[in-house]
This record gives sequence, C-alpha cells and structure tokens, in this order.
Amino acid sequence: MNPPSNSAPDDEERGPVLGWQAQKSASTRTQITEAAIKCFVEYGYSRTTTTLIAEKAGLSRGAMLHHFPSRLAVVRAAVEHLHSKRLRAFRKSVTKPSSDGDHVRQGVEAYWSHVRHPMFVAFFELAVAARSDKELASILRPAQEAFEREWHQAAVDVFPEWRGRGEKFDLALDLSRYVLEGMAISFLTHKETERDQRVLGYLDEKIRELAGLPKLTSESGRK
Amino acid sequence: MNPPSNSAPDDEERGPVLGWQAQKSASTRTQITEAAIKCFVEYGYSRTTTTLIAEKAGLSRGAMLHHFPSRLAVVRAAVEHLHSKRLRAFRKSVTKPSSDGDHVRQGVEAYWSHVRHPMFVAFFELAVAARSDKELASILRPAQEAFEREWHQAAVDVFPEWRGRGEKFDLALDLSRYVLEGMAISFLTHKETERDQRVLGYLDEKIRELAGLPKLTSESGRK
DNA sequence: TGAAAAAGTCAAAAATGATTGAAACCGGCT
DNA sequence: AGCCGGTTTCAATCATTTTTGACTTTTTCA
Repeated sequence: MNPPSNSAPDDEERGPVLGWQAQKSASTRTQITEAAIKCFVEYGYSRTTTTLIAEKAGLSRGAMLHHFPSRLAVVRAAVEHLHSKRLRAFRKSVTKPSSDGDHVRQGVEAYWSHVRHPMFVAFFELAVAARSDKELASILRPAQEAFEREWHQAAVDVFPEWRGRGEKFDLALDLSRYVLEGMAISFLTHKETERDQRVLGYLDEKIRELAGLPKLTSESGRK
Repeated sequence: MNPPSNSAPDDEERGPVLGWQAQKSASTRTQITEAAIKCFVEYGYSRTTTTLIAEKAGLSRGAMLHHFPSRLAVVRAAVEHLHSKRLRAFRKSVTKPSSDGDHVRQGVEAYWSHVRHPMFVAFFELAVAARSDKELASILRPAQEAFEREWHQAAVDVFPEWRGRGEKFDLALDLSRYVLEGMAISFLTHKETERDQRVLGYLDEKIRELAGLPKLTSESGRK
C-alpha cells in the first residue's frame, strides 16, 4: 500500500501529531464503518453481515475482524461515525447563509434535504432495528438524543426573533419534524408526486403563520 | 385437541360449508399467522424465525412446516391475514357513527388510533424490511396499495360535502397521513408528551380550515 | 382402516468469532 | 547503509452456532 498518499474517503479527524504511517491506516477503520453504513442503506440492518461489510470495504473478513473484533463493534463505530457525519452535514446546511433571507424556507429546505439523504436512511434502519434490539438501542440512544438537542438548538438559532413565544414555536418544530420525516419515510417505498410539493409549500405557509411573519405573496411554486 | 370449540383467536373467514372438522383445523393456520404477526411486533421482521413462530403459536416446528412449507409461505399468509384484519378494523372505526357529528375529529382520531395499534407496527416492520427485500416487497405491495385505496375512499365517504374541491382535499389527506404516521413512527422509539396533543389539535384545526368548516370554539383540550 | 395433523430427526447452508500465519513497517543498532 | 526484533496490518482457515427445509414417524379423528 501507500500510506502517505492515501486514497481513502476524505473524512477522518486529522490528529495534529499522528505521525506513524501505521496509525494513519486508521483510515481503514473509517473505510470499514463507511462500508457498513452503505450496507445498512443497501441491504438493511439485519442483512448487513460481516462478510458483506468486508466485501464492500475491499478487505478480507479476517482483516476487518482485526480492527473490530466483533460485528457489534463495527456497528458501534458505524453509529458513532454516522452520527458525527450527520451532525456536521446538518450544521453546515443550517448555517449556510440563506440565499434570500427567507429563514422559514431555508430551515424547511435544509431538513427536507437532510431526511432525503442516504445518511437518514441508514439512521432510520438502525432506529427501526433498535426497536426490538435493546443492545442496539443502548448504542443508538445517545447519538439520537444528541442529534435532537442539536436540531432544537439549530431551530432556536435560525429564528432568534421567536424567543419567548414557546408554545407556538414548539408546535411549529414538532409539526415540521413529523411532516418531513413522515414524508421521507413514505418516500422510501412510494415515489414522490407533485402533490407532495404542495405539502411542503403548505408547511412553509403554516410555519410563517405560527411565527407571525407576513405571507409570501406569489411564490406558490417551490423548485 | 378439540376441533369443535376452538380456542383460537376470533377471525377466519367462516366458509359456509366447510364441514370436516379436519378442515376446521385450518384455524391452526390462523394461529400460526397471528403468531407470526406478534413476532414481527415483538422481535422485528428479520429476527422472526420459523422456530420462534412455531413456539409462539404453541406448535412444533415440524407441525408448522406441514401447513406452510417454507418461511416465506408463512410470511405470505401473515401479510394477507394482517391486511384483511387491518382493513376490517379501519373500516369499522371509520364507519362508526361519530359521537358528536364532528367528522374531522372522528377521522383524525380513527387514523390516529389505527397507527398506534400493534397491527400498524407489524405492517411497518414489513414495509421497512421490504425496502431492501424485493421478494417481500412484491408480496407486500398489493396489500399496501389496496389499503391506500381504501383509505382514500374512506376519506371521500367521511367528507361527502368536499366533492369537487380536489386540491385542498388531497392536501388535507396528505398532511394528515404524514403527520399521523410521522408521529406514530416517532413514538415507536420516543415517548409521547403533552406537546403532541397540541399537534393533533392543530391538525384538526387546519383540516377544518381547508374544508371551509367553522372553527371549533372552546375545545382546545383533546382527551 | 386410512388420511390428515402433529411431532421429531437430519443434513445443508450461512454467519460468527477465534486462531494461526504471512507481509509490511517502525525503531534501533552495528 | 544494512540487518534485526517487535509491532501492526492483512489474510486464511477452523469450529461453533443458528436457521432452514426435507424427511420420517407418531397421533388423532372421521
């Protein structure tokens, strides 16, 4: 292999002084966890076997079991990796300066594209499996709670003027979450239609209403 | 056993002339399918093994494989059984005369309690598994489509006065479906709070708005 | 008695984790 | 520079467990 120029996927916390080339090969670990996440999306949680992960990561199974001694260890690492990745992507899409100053639309759009991303599918697979797998649930819960805290905080940041009107604010948040996630989950098995664009537009409108913002005039058509 | 007085759960289409007691023991089949459904809810789809189903049904595995030669055959029967049961329960809850003539609330309440029923959990498990299991998907699709047709028809029946205002009608339907299912799915892993009652109340209100019905005066508190 | 239901037995396949072995790389040393 | 001990990555093999479905045997009624 060529430890210096590594062809592994981009992300991995570049430890400041992580000298050894050997240690650099911790990128193999991220390769494995990313392969696991891909498998969750492609085959579902339960059908993601160690064989499959190793295959998708381009390693022998034995090599993988060197890095992660058991299947659960891989899952644990994958959950962690997925969580931080998801959080980073979400933060980025939220803090991106809105093109037209329309906070509502930007917020809805941000979460809407988030729940349509494969990472959400992977997390969803894990969440469903965790419903009847207490061990997985205990692994997943911290990440899930952390993400939800972050989600709420992001909402507060996006709508600073909303401070104090707690009840309507929470309502708008809950509504958005349920509608967008409900739609996204529905789209896992159904295909999107033009009717769904109307739902998104309606959601925008109602959030504006709850926030006490003026109606948008003639902008019925979302992209 | 006692073929005449059978302690099996209630439902099974009572064929008019299904004389043989032997054939009556087709109730064993429903016992098996119901056990399978219970397993989906309790253990999830993938962990529902034939051993587990037989165990829950109170049969030996060999006996079960006499009725259903393969695991998939059980699943097929379970899907069919679940679908008809689900459909029946839904029809019943919708056609039940509304206590106070409030169609909107009755409709929302009907679907809300439906998606909180274990049957919905079972169907949900199947739907998620079907996402990455084409064989299961082909089994599930007809039932799913049939149920959705029925759902739409029920909505039309409940709101006969809404005929013609198609766009807002569809919007109200989509919104309700996404919100209620999104909430129900969220509750599979989270616990319900008082905030969620507000979402339900808000949904009621918005449907009334879309239908052009008068606002309910002082009935903010749902049961 | 005889046909169907129920039970029990068996082998094949798949997945897991443990063990063993090979190859590359590090530092240090003469 | 070049060799050596030790470590780390990677590969391969093995035994065990689980699940499945085919098969055979026993029981139960009409």
